[in-house]
Amino acid sequence: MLDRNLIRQNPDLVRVGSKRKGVDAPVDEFLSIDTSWRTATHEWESTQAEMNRVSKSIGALMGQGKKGEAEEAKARAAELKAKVGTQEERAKQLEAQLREIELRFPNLPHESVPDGMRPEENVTVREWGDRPTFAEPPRQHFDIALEHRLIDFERAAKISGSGFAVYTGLGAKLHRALIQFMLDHQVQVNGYDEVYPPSLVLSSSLVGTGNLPKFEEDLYSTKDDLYLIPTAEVPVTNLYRDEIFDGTDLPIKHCAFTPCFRREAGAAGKDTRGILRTHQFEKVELVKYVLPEESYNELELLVVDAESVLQALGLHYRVVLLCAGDMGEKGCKCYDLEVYAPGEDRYLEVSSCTNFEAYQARRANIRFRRGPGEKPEFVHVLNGSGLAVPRLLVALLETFRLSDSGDIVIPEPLRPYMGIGLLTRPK
RNA sequence: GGAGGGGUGGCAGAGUGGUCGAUUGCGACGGUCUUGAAAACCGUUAGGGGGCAACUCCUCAUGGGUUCGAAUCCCAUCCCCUCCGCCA
Repeated sequence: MLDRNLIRQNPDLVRVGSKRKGVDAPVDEFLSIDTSWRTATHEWESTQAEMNRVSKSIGALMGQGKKGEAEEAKARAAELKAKVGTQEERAKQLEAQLREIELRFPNLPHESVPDGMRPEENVTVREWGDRPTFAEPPRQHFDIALEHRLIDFERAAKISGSGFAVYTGLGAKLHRALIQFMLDHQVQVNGYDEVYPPSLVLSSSLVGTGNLPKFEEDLYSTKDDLYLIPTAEVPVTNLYRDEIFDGTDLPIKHCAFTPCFRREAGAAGKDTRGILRTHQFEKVELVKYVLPEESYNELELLVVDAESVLQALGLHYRVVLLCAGDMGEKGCKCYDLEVYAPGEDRYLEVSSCTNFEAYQARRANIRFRRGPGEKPEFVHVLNGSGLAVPRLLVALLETFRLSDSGDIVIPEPLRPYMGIGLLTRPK
């Protein structure tokens, strides 16, 4: 959702920004309905004001015992009531139209975001580390996982169907170690406050983050009005729905570990082997609520916080600034972190760090006050993964498997959690 | 699951059909007094929509209804608390 005043006062800005995202925003339609709605609302409220006045006078007249006059006023009020009814209906209908139109507006890309529609037009802003080299062609993660008995794909399919993994033995432990390490790292090194939210949320929470009504087919639902979360962004962003922060408390930074559930309805046949794309995966998420004037600076810091995990693990990666047409509808500016997976010989997205500005805050009604007596303003909300576990695991297995022995070296920061420094290949 | 009780402003807590968007207390903010502070005293203090503005409309959990008029009456839904049962 955009600020209505922005569309009214600066329609061209909205047209141009939307076009950069490849969306033909209904600006003219909005402006026309908006004008009608405001006129209708004004008429409706005027009649209502008169009715309220008459109603109030009845009470006074009754009090003074002027029964006759009170009866006259009652008749007058009844007339006005009928008028209010039709005017209200028209105003409400126009407002509903306006809301429907409003939801078709994408968030506008920031000026620093490059033009483009396709992934190839994204811009790599920096790389870290070197591509690892191997004596023999590096193996792919599902082979390594089988070799070390870290993941049982067959039994996963038996119990849950395709697109799931059962982590076994040291695989399960490594999975858990990554989560523990990332949480501790974000809390202790980067100063995030940990929360553990529910994995089932009401539909109203999904509307707050913009997943509903548009992306219903991506979500798992239940018989109740509860949905499985596609990302911790949903419960964590909604923590403060309808609340007003004290401006001096900002920024507020949360990290959260949750499982994430996605139907991947549009991705059938893509990345079907292994754990590159599964219906359930685990992730540590970072969410920040910040002052509007700080949000772009905070975005850079968010990226650095997410990157620091990859650096600590010693994994080669790149930071990609997404072009306007590839970042999705909700964001203003988005950096992807892509870790290099040698066996796949490609870069895997393990984090999307996005500044939504006030887009989500407006939908979820999350505000702050600069000082006593000041009007509440919408906060800017940012989030990014820090990081997604399965793809990180892929990069880790493929990067640290020694060609000669087949053993896997555990990166130093994970050793306290694993209790060992090397996964030796079972015979 | 059964039986009761309840959801009002930052918090506490009045208000059972008519100047109630709401008495009061606490907190917060501003001021007087003071060298400074405390105390005392005075004042301010919900959110949102529309309008350049005057102003106006909506909101007392949510959605309907009754009425000229609803925080107040009726219906439904949600949430919270207490007791009993059940399960950990």
